[in-house]
Amino acid sequence: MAAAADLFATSGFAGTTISAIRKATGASASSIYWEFGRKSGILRAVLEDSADRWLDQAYGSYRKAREESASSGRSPMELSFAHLATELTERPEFLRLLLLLALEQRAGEPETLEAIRRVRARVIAGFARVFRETHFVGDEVSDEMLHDIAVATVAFADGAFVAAQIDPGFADLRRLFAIFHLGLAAALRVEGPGAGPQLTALSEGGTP
Amino acid sequence: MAAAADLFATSGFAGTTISAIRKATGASASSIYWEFGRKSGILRAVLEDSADRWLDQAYGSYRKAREESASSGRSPMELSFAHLATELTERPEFLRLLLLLALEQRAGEPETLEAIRRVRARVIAGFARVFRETHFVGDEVSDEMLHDIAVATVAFADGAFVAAQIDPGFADLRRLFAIFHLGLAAALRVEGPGAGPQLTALSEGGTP
DNA sequence: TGCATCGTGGAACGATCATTCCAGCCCGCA
DNA sequence: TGCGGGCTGGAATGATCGTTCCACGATGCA
Repeated sequence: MAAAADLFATSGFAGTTISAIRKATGASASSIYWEFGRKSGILRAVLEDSADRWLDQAYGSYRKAREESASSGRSPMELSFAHLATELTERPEFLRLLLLLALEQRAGEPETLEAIRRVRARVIAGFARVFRETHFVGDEVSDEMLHDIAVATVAFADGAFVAAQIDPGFADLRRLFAIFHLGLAAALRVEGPGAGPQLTALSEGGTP
Repeated sequence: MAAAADLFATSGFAGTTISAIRKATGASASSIYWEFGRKSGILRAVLEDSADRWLDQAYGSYRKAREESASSGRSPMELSFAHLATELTERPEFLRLLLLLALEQRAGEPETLEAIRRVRARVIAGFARVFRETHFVGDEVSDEMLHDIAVATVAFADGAFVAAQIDPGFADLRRLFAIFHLGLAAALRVEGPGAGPQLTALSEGGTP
């Protein structure tokens, strides 16, 4: 199943053939169809399985970052970003799968996109919670603004990940995340309550 | 050819069939093969053509932003980001094509990835130049740091674009870009010369 | 040992894939 | 009017696609 995930993550849904999965796993076609019904069934199973695994892993490395933070003196968010960067560099399969499927319309079934949305929503909510827990954003920041910051963080993470996939030598994930962390911290420091009006004005009238 | 670009951008290379291109364009298979030689030749032609067109368009809308800025009083970068967001929302085909092909290994030929790298490098260099021209970043910012900021900007743009593709109702590009602009401006204001040491230390020892 | 049940290997299905072939069209030059 | 090269429509190529079928080994229960 990890092999199938790899194939989908590098070739997309249309580009992954049953015979390729056969070769990678050693299973025969009838076994695959007995288990998953049809090709999109394989994708669905792979997606659910690896999403659960990845979210668990990500949350685990966040808790580790909190512990390290207590002993090392570095901020929890800085360590969390570093861990996330390392994780995405060493095991890029899952996010690669997610983004590739997101861009590839007609990948499997309509519900594929829905599954991707669910994973993203959980990650965004997770970031928002972590930002508060670590007091990376203060209490004066509204929930709505916190949500926006989390969405922007996920967007940056996705984009930086793609950059690293396109040219690993050119874009280093750890460095990009560190820059983002510095910038975000600086922005939060300089804005604070004062930025509230700006952002809320944006949210009310800014999107024609 | 625009039709072929659309197909590649929504279905990927493997998912786009010659017969789909035939149906979309009305051309017959032999005409296509007379013109492009093989399937990857179509992709190459589409990529070159739409990249040129897109870069021209993007540069044009930047110049328009500069003009508007003089009369409206809003900053050129704010307007440029807004224009870029509008452009990407209304004509997402090109960036979609680029990102999808970037993630889809074995898309065409090895040189496909190289072409994508070239386009990205031009966009990053363009951002860096524009940041200076508009005095969005001051002269005290080193070239290296400017480059990093441009890379981060492109990464954010890509990620925000993907978010909008996944769920247009959930992530609005204009809003995300406006938030990024606010944050980046705030970060530059609070950092300035003082941030130099932080970032340069990062670039020397921060990437194990 | 007999039997039902679960899962597999391998061959086979029609559909569709990328690609080729060729007879003929259009059209500028004589 | 004749003619040669650029281009097209349509049929045909073998390969490969996703999927099905069926006979057969393993395995648990009586």
